Amino acid sequence: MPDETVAARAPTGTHDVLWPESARWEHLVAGFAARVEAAGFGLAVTPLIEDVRVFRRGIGEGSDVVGKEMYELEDRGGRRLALRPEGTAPVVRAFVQHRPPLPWKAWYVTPAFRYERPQAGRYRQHHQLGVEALGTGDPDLDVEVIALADGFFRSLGLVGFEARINSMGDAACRPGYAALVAAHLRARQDQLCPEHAGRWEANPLRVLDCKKPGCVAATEDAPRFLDHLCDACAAHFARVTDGLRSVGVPYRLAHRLVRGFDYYTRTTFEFSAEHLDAAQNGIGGGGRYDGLVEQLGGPATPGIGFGIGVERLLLACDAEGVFPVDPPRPHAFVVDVTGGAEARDLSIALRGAGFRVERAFDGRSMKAQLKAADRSGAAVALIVGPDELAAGTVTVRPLRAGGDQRQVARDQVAEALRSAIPAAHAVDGSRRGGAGEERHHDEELT
RNA sequence: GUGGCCGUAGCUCAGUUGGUUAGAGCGCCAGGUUGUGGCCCUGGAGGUCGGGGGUUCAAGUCCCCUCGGUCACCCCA
Repeated sequence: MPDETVAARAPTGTHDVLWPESARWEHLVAGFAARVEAAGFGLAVTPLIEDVRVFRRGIGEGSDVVGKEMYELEDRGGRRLALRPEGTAPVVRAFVQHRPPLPWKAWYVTPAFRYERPQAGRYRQHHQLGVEALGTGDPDLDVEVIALADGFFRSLGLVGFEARINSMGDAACRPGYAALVAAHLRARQDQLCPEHAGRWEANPLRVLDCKKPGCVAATEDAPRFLDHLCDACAAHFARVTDGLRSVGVPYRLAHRLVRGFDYYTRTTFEFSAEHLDAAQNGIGGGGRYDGLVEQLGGPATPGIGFGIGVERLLLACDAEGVFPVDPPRPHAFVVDVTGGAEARDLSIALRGAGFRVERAFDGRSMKAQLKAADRSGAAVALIVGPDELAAGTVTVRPLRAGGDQRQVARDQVAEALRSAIPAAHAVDGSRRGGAGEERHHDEELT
C-alpha cells in the first residue's frame, strides 16, 4: 500500500526536544560547560560519523555496542562509516590525528546512537555530556574527573545518586585476575545463568556484572580485583580513593563493576541514581583507558574520561523534583493596535538595546494582544494605540508586579523599561538550580 | 533481538451486550467589554477513532497483519 503522506514522526527510539523542555537542555549544557571549562577542559566538536574501525578497535569487537548496536553505513564512495555509539573513541581519534600538546583536556556534548529496543531512559539516539583528559596517568587526575561529575550532579540539586568505583587493573595484572575468576567459576558452572553458562570462559569478568541470582551467587565470594592488583595499580587506586576522601566525594567500592567497553584500565566508575528504576539507573560512567590511544594508532598515552546521559540525568532530576524548568521570559511585550509598524520598529530597537522583547502579529485586537502578552510571561506590556502614536509616546503597563501603567516618550522607553522590570525578570536563570552562569540583564546592556 | 500491556481532538481521557450526525475537560480562536491581560459567560475551529485487511445488515467497539508507544529481559547513558 502506497504511503501518500510523509510519516511525520521521529524514528523509533529518537525524540524531539522542544520548548520549553529544551530550555532545560540549554541550561544543563551551559552549566556543564562552565564547570568543566573552569577545570581546563575545552570544547571538542568532532564528526558524528567515523570510520567503523575507530569503534571496532577502540571499544572492542566483542562488546555488545560494537557487535550488535552500531549504526553502520556505507557512503557513496564505499567508505564504511558508523554513527558514534559513544563519545570517547571519536575524541581520542581526533587526538591521535592532531596530537595537541599534553596534557590535553576536552569536553563534548553529542548525540550517541545505539540500535537497541527503546524503553524508559534508553533511546536509539540519546545525548551525552562528557570529558576526556589525555596525557597523564596521574591518579590525581582521576580524582579531578570523578569530582567534576559529582560536583556537576550536585550543582543541579541532585542528592540521590552514588559513585561506584573499581579498578580494572592493567596488562600486568588483569590476565592473572581473569584466570583466578575463571577458576572460581569453573567450580560453580552449574549455578550460572543460561546466558553465561556457555560463555563464561571467553570473558569471565563479565559474569561479575550479571545481575541474575545464579551468577550473583556464583560470584559472591569470587576473588576481588582490588585484592589482586599489581603493585602499580594498587598504588594508583589507593591514591584515587585517598583523593576522593580528601576532596569529599562520597563513593562506594564496587567489586563487581565491570564496564562494557574493552578499553578501560585501572580506575572505572559509574554514577547511579537511586530514584530511577534499577534497569536504567546509570546516569554516567567512565574510567581510565591507558591503552586506547595506542589502539587507535597513536603513541602510548594514558587517558581518562566520563560520559553522562542527558536524558537519564533529567529523569533523575525529575524523580527528585530538582532542576526545574524556568524558561526565560520576555522583558517586554509590544502591543500595537495601529497596524504593527510601531511594534516592528520598537521591538527591534529594544532588542538591540539588550532586552528580550516579544510582540504579536497579524493585527489582532488589543485584548488578544494583551492576552498573548500575559501568557508570554513578559514583565511589562508596551502599548501603542492611536493616542500614543499621535503623542509619540508608549504606555508602559506592568503585567506581573503591581503599579499603575504610565505613558513615556518614545525615546525614553528603554530607560522606563529598566526601572519597570522586576529583579526576578532581570536575572536570567536565577531560579534554575544554579547550574549555569547567571547572565544579568544589566550586564547585557553595557 | 524475545515477551507483556497500550494506541479516540494539540494535551488528559470518556465512549454502555458491535447499532443513527464520535463526546468532555484543558488548550487554541472569537465575542461579551468599538483602548487594556489574568476571573467569568457565550460561541467557534479542530478527529484518516495509529495504518491496512477481514467478519457483519452495521466496527471506535470483534479477528488478523502492520506501524508506533510503553514496560521487562539483554546491555548500556
